[in-house]
Amino acid sequence: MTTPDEVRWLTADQLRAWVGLLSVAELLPAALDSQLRRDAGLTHFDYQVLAMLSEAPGRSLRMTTLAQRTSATLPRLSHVVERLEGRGFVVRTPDPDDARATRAYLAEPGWDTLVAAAPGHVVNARALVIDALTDEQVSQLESITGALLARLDPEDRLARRG
Amino acid sequence: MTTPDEVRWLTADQLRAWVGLLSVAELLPAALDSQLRRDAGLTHFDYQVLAMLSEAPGRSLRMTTLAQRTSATLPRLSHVVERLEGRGFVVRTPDPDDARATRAYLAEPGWDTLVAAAPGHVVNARALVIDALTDEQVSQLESITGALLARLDPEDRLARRG
DNA sequence: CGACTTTGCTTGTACTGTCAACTTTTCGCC
DNA sequence: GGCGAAAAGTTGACAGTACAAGCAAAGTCG
Repeated sequence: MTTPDEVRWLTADQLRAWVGLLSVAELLPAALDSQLRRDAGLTHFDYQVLAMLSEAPGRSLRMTTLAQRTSATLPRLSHVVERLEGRGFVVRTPDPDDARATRAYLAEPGWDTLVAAAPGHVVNARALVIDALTDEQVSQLESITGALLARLDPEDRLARRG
Repeated sequence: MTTPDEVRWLTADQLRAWVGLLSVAELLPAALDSQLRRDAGLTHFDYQVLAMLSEAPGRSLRMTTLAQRTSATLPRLSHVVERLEGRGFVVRTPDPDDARATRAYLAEPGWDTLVAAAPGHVVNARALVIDALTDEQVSQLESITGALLARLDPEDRLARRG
């Protein structure tokens, strides 16, 4: 496990892109959290959990699947779902097919909250990201994030929808 | 403060780019934290603080300036610098020119820690991001993040380097 | 030149996320 | 079919962050 004598530092161009990406990765989640907490009483992660459940057949998913679709660790998801269940937004039941597994169901209050929050969230997503880019840049961004996720998530567990 | 009757939902292309960006924003900080904590005992945010100080004249910056350069809120920075000071990496002193302001200085142990951590961090940055992209994509990424930061950080407080 | 506002930072509390350990169920296999 | 290993979640302790409040110094202005 030796390290090379000479480090390949970043060029000026690479450094600008790197710093830009770090800043976006820092500021975007904060901006999304801020809007959703203010207008809907939800974390952005809460929103993603509810959204993924709402799109799933039977409005229900196994915890592991849900964790993959939200890019989250299982302990984190477990805690969040516990809180959402306490608010009546979600219900957890053991999976009949596999007694180890837990299925999370989107309850009616959770659905209503999501439906109420969605328009504002989309407006925010457009204002901060989509409408700030040209169609070409949106396409480039899709390619770039695809390449990055291949490194960040080698098993490619998430991203595969349906 | 009325909302439009019809929401402009995202197209399929836009949605893929959006989801990709969200995933990257979720996974990249976690991956950077993980490597730096394991190999250097530093948070990625700790690293950024030390790095910004190391590049500043006199290895010193005012807290507000440091907060801007690290995309952080002031309370967050204050807590982090408190811990770094406890470890002997940083020293805080009142600014002689403005008694309200605090200047943070990078101390020798902090410098040494940073120098030891930098090569591994750059290797990681290349492995996860830079080397995953073509030169053209790096250039595109710089433009895209520039456009996004204009929305996320309208006052353009950060990003302007020394 | 004294009240008022603004700026710069710190502090305390509450919440969120992480990590390691643990329980329970299922799978692989001789 | 019984034993070891892996998988699925949960839990509890701890670290890190956000938010709101507070305090002190500096600027402003009648």
